[in-house]
Amino acid sequence: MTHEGLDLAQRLHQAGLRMTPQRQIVLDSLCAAGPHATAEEIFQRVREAAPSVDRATVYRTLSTLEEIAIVDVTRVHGKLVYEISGERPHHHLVCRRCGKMIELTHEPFSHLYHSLQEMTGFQILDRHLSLTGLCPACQGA
Amino acid sequence: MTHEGLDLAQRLHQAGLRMTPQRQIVLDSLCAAGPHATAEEIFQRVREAAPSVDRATVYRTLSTLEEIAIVDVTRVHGKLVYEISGERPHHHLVCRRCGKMIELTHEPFSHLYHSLQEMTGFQILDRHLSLTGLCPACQGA
DNA sequence: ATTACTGCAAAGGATTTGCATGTGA
DNA sequence: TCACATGCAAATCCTTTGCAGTAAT
Repeated sequence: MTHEGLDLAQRLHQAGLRMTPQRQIVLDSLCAAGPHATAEEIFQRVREAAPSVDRATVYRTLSTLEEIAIVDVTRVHGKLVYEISGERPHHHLVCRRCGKMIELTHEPFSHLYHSLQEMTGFQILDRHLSLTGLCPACQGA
Repeated sequence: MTHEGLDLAQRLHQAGLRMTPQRQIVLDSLCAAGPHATAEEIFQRVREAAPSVDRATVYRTLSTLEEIAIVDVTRVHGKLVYEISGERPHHHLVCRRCGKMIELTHEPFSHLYHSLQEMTGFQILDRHLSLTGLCPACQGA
């Protein structure tokens, strides 16, 4: 499960931080939860594994992990969702009506990123965008 | 100021809603506030015009206007910002470090929207996206 | 020993809701 | 008239913070 355990522990260490049991559990829960878990969902998983871990610890850990770029944060439906940032960037389409969500590779976005970079000089860093609209089934309604 | 007044009143009416003085004031404040006003900023403007209007009314009005597509909501810096949705779509680039924000036309996005529509069948409705990255000045740092 | 990390409890900000009253069509 | 809107106050949701105790290096 935590084949990246050592790796992540090292990255924490490089940042002057410590690998604690709580952080390990949060990381495990983050992996187990998949790519769009809210803080609350992660907290529930953490609680299953270790009921004594406090919600505040989960929030603090997520925030810490974000700062050192181990996790990505995005907003979907107005809520913050977290995921391990290791893999290649990907994005989502969410249906405004039924909530259906589909995953997208980065490919269709890379052209946009490049043109924006050329046009503006900005280096675009978003690795996990969430666009909204109507899914095919909901376009009739 | 409210050259669109009648128009908007009609759209409210078509949705079975009423044009009230409060809603008119919120709409005026929305216009006056420009394209990236938070609910709180709008409330402050409303309060200047009519101190008796409650914060809850502003929130309810913004939500109502969003539902009937008179206003657009977006998240910038984690905060919800509102704007009249009348004009053509536009987007923003925000610097993660210094907060600098530049405006973008929809053009570079339309290609992406089209490919996504072809690939997925989703009709993408976002008229006001906010991408983040590093502005030229902050890329060195 | 030092410094970071944790749990607990409490605070905080933003947004929503219940309810009685007011008001536009 | 009468369903919709409003003001007020309280509630709720999500997240952060202060502090004293605990643990890692």
